Amino acid sequence: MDKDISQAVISRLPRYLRYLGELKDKNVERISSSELSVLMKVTASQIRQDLNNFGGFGQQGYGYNVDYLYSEISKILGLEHQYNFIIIGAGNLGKALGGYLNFEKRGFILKGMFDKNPDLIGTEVRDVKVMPMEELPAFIRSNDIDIAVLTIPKEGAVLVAKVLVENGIKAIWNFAHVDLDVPEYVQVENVHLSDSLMKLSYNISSYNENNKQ
Amino acid sequence: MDKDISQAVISRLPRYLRYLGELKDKNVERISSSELSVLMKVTASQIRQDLNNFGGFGQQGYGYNVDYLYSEISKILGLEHQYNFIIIGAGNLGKALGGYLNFEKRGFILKGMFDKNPDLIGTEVRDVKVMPMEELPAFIRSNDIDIAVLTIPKEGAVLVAKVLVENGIKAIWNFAHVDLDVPEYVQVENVHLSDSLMKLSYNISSYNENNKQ
DNA sequence: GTTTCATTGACAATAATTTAACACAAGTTG
DNA sequence: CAACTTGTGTTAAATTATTGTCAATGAAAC
Repeated sequence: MDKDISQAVISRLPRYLRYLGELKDKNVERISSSELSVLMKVTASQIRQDLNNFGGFGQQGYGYNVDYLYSEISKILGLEHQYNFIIIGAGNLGKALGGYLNFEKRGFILKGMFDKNPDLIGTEVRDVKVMPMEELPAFIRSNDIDIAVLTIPKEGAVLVAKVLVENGIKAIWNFAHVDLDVPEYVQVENVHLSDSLMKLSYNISSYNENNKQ
Repeated sequence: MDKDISQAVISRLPRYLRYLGELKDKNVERISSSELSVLMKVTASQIRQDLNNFGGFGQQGYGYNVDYLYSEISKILGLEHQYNFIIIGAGNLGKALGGYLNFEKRGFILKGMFDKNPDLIGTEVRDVKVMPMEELPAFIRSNDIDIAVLTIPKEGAVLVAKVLVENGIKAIWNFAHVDLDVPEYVQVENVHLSDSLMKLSYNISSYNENNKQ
């Protein structure tokens, strides 16, 4: 029954969490919105407003308790759950994501990897074997998989996404350079790397344009 | 002398380019904002407004010429330049980005890779050898490097960024999970993968919250 | 040519987001 | 324990982004 929180706010939460984590590591006990605003280079107002979307975590005259706020934001982001995930596409990108241990710390458990390339099948990332695509549907059904990570070229992505959805996947982290068309109940988070690179390219040119003499 | 274009607009340009590229491949000659709006699931108004930030590329009663619009957006994004880039961090992620051939098609030329791990030094990605970090400063200076891609853990990233900037790098594509503090003339584009994953996590939990019975 | 039709570019209206302002509860100090 | 300070939570204002509308204009039809 939460009222809708804008994606702009959601996008900022992980960054708050990151800074709070660093403060925790430094054994900082409390912090005010204005101190945090200096650290993070945002307005104190925005911090307060963002947090108040989810309830009051601070105390007048005291500020925010770092540990408490950290754990509340974790909860908001759903990081207290465990999620089982699989990776489709065992190329370098798939392997990089599969090998990234910090995901496990956050409760994202790699259960399987899949690829259509016979040379990759049987190879391992950590203790997880790469399986052939034929085994994908059965694997999803019998291993309680929550998230599928798509690290394959765009040509195959649309079809694979269809298979994923048919077999009950509810969330896709999509690195394929194509917009997936899935039912509304399936959550998709796109990471379009070349879009990001083009943005950088724009900012380089635009800076040069505005600063040439 | 361009007036400032908002990052929201810039972020949408690569997506326009992608759809226009697909239309080009299908030999579509012209398209109206309303046709494109259906394809892309945005409003026609937004398309026209976005494009008009940069000038009038269409024609009343005709629409937009696909080839022309494609090339104009390419120019806006600075994709008619060539950029030389290097990758710092030759792990799986670095190798994945280094091996991604589409970047080269867009004018991003991989000139070198660097890592501090002796086991990786000398290995190759395409025809580019991984070099030790000691050679980084001299290499940047003598090879006209525009962009550095940071695919190393956050611990080393801040220091490496400092070295990059000192040696003349003007743009950083940052995959390290930390905010870099660089002079304003250095363009930084962040790709924080775990932030993206947390956003997905939020959307899963939030969907479940709102739809449980 | 002239008329009709399609569709842009411009702008006004609306919506969303961010920043500022401030009342007041909670802490602190002498 | 009274006066003072801090800093949240909240409401209001400002800014920014998105959408809807329409006159102007060029393309197509005849």
